[in-house]
Amino acid sequence: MIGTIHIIDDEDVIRDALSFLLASRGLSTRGWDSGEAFLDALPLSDCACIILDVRMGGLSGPEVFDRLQLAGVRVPVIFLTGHADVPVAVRALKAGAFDFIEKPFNDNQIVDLALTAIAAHAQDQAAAAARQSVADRKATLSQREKEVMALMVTGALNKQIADALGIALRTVEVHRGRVLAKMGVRNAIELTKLIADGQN
Amino acid sequence: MIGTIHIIDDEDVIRDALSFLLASRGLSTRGWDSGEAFLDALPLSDCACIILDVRMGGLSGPEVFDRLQLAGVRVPVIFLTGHADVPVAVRALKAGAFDFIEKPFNDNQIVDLALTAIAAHAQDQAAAAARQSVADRKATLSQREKEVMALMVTGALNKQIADALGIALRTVEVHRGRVLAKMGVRNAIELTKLIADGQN
DNA sequence: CACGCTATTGTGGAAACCCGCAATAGCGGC
DNA sequence: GCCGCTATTGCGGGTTTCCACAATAGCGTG
Repeated sequence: MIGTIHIIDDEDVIRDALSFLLASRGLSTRGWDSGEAFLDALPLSDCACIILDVRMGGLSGPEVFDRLQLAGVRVPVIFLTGHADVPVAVRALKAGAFDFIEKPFNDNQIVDLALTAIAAHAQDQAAAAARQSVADRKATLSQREKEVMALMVTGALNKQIADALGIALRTVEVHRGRVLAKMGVRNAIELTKLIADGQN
Repeated sequence: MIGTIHIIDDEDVIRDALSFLLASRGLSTRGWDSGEAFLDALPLSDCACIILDVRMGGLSGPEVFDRLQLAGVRVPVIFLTGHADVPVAVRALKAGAFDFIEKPFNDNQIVDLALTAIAAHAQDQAAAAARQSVADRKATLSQREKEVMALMVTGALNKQIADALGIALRTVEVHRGRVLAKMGVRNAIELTKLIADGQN
């Protein structure tokens, strides 16, 4: 199960052509005849990639894209346009679009693009899952434990942490042990790498 | 000294207009009438930003850009084009161009763009300098010290490092101390962050 | 108020870490 | 052969970490 490609275009011909093309290469697709329809259907758990027409009745492609960003949807978006419009393309790409191609499109090109987009999404998902896992474990920490952890990853000694927090050395040791246990790591170095990765 | 904006365009009018505009805002500029001339002049220590025309006699803008990438030049490039060409714009941006704008350009827009490009370059430079600094210090490590460091950042105990390398515990301790000293950090956690950052 | 949960602290000891002092050994260069 | 650099190891001792056992205190629930 690698996810579905959602095709948003108000022209039936384009949607059907794309669906047929991608389906013939073994990809799962689903069409939407307007940005509003797609946005209303969110959240979509199977969404691995979006092919989005720029010029549509109702919301335009870029407008849909903006709303996706605001909604926190992190899926590769391939824009499709029938009109040479460099500023729109530039703005879309700088805003994080996966690609921007002109109609008529080359069949193999768009299939390749969809495949690489799905691959990129899979990587994103894996990274997001890892981050989420870390965030989940972090959420099980008490306030004090978080404070101690924050100082641990700076390389501070237990004694320095104790002074900084105004608590006894022994207490820091207890918290430290609990932090390591809850975060599922063996030592402060693994913890540091776990937290540092999350920042990126 | 914030660096010079290099303007590469085979049309004197454009070069002069841009130079005048940017100079009037207090920016330092230098013009080149062909990609070849600019590439021949490399390396240029003052280069903070490049404004590059797409269509020129001789090497095209994208061709110049490719050679810059190959040469390892990491400077923001703002493409300038007189012809609406979406595929070229898309390719340039995906290859890492800073921006891609159409002529005739808006004066304030291009000044702002140049300023943000220079700011981005300054940040890149700072990050690159930091990475270089780490790399330099790393280069002063002996082979053994590098091996020990590699195991240190995994969170391994000295005893485990000793077993892995087939040397005595005391020897590991000596190497460990030297690694920390040469890398300019106080403990293994700071070292880990230093190395992990470098990877990104 | 008793009970459960968490935070806090102490004691004491095993294990690990850090480091100065000292010594042996190999290797390349003058 | 002497010198400089690196690798290696041992000894001794101070510092830090980790943890089991034990105890006190506050807070919310029933």
